[in-house]
Amino acid sequence: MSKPSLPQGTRDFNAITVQKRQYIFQTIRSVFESFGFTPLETPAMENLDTLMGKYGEEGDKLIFKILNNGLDNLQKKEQTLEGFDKILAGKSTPNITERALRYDLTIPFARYVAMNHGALTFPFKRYQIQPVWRADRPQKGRYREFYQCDADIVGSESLLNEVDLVALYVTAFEKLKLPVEIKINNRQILLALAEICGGSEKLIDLTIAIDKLDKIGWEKVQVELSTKGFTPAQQDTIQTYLNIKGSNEEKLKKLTTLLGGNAAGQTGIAALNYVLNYHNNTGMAKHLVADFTLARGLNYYTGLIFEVKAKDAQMGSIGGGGRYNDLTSLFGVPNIPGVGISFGVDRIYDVMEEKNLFPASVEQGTQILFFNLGENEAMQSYELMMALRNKKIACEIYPEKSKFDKQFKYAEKKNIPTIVIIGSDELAAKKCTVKNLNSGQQDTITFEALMGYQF
RNA sequence: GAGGGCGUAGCUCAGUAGGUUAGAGCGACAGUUUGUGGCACUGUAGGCCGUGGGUUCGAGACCCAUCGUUCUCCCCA
Repeated sequence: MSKPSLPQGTRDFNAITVQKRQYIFQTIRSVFESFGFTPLETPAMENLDTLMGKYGEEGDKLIFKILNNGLDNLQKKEQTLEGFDKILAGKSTPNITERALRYDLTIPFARYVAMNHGALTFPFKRYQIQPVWRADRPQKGRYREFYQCDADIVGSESLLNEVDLVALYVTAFEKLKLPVEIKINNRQILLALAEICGGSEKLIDLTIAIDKLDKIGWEKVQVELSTKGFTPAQQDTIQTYLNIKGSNEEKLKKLTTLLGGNAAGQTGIAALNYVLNYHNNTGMAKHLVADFTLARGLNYYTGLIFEVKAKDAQMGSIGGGGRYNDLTSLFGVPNIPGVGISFGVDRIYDVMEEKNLFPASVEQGTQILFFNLGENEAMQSYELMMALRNKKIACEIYPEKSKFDKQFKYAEKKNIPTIVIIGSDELAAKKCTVKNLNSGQQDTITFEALMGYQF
């Protein structure tokens, strides 16, 4: 047996880490619920064809596929070999794999809505907090198993939903005390740009190229545009588009001059204006940044799109989302528009850890340790301990009768602030000694007094 | 999918131009009058130097392969 190890890109979480993660989950969950979302859970695995083709070509490659059981059945040997030939040719086949691990929460949600649309009350608002898996190469801030926290609204086209989701982001990150910038753009604006630069079929090439502006700079983007067949004149237009700077208002003004003549451009700009103006009134606009280079990879977005970045942190986006106008039609149920956002808990954790943003209170464990100084003494301690537990005070008793030294050190290691000592003297006097390990102060008090003691 | 860095004790790392029995700090455990911890002191345990080949009289050091890990690109949360 070799040394035990973990699959690439996965992690164990120790006590403190879990407590900190729970703090993030609980914060986000409480915000979801206060905004009127109700929970949903879906299976870890989906049918492969539910997922394939929904995340683009790159996405398909990153889906973890589950090998079918029974491939060793010799009676099906021909079928299996045929299947492997297809796999070698880069295609998947139900002969080899027909299930896959969840890649995100949005598509399983769309599948759920498509299956249950008759029973749901629209607009339907659900939140979902579950792990997803991607066969990505792990690196900083990138894992193969990670959690997403999604909130989606389907069955409503109103921009008030987008407004509300922005408010949800702002509320959640304010509660976490994590300063963020919410980038906002509209696919319609990108579409408009594509239309005036060669046609809507160029949309994907265009967005992929301009999405890289931050990383590789304009000159390399220009090279990429050339290879994709954009004319010099079109490239100039794109450069003008990318050079739009200033406050959100100024940017939108400049953008209107450039794209206002295009129908998609008009609706795109109007939607952006609507959300920004709305949040001028709520005071949340200061967190919003109109960013026309924001594209987002997922093909199914059609309207406003969001991406959240932590301020002053070397980390990719910690959240994202947008409007998709017809996701359930992929599953045969048309005309259910939706909009949703996602929180990336693992990255939020990494940033908060780096910036030391977890409150000390999340690490609180046992509050009181009862010393074990003998069978009868322990029995008395146990009775008192159970009474305190009923008062919601976290207590434990040292399971073995051992030296003071050892029990003290146990309390220190576990960061337990208070100890209660019942030895033969105390037992005889029906009293106990309470000691605060931080101050070193100790009192000998009656059992009744212990029940009302301020720890 | 492409390319770099790194694998030595539980953890963080030393290990000099290849040379005898592999080192430190922290941690763990035990002890320094078994009813008062944190400090200090003493001691103990713990490593086929990631794995497999090769070069050499001799490899933890060099070469090749492999696995793991980490980072960048791609893409994404």
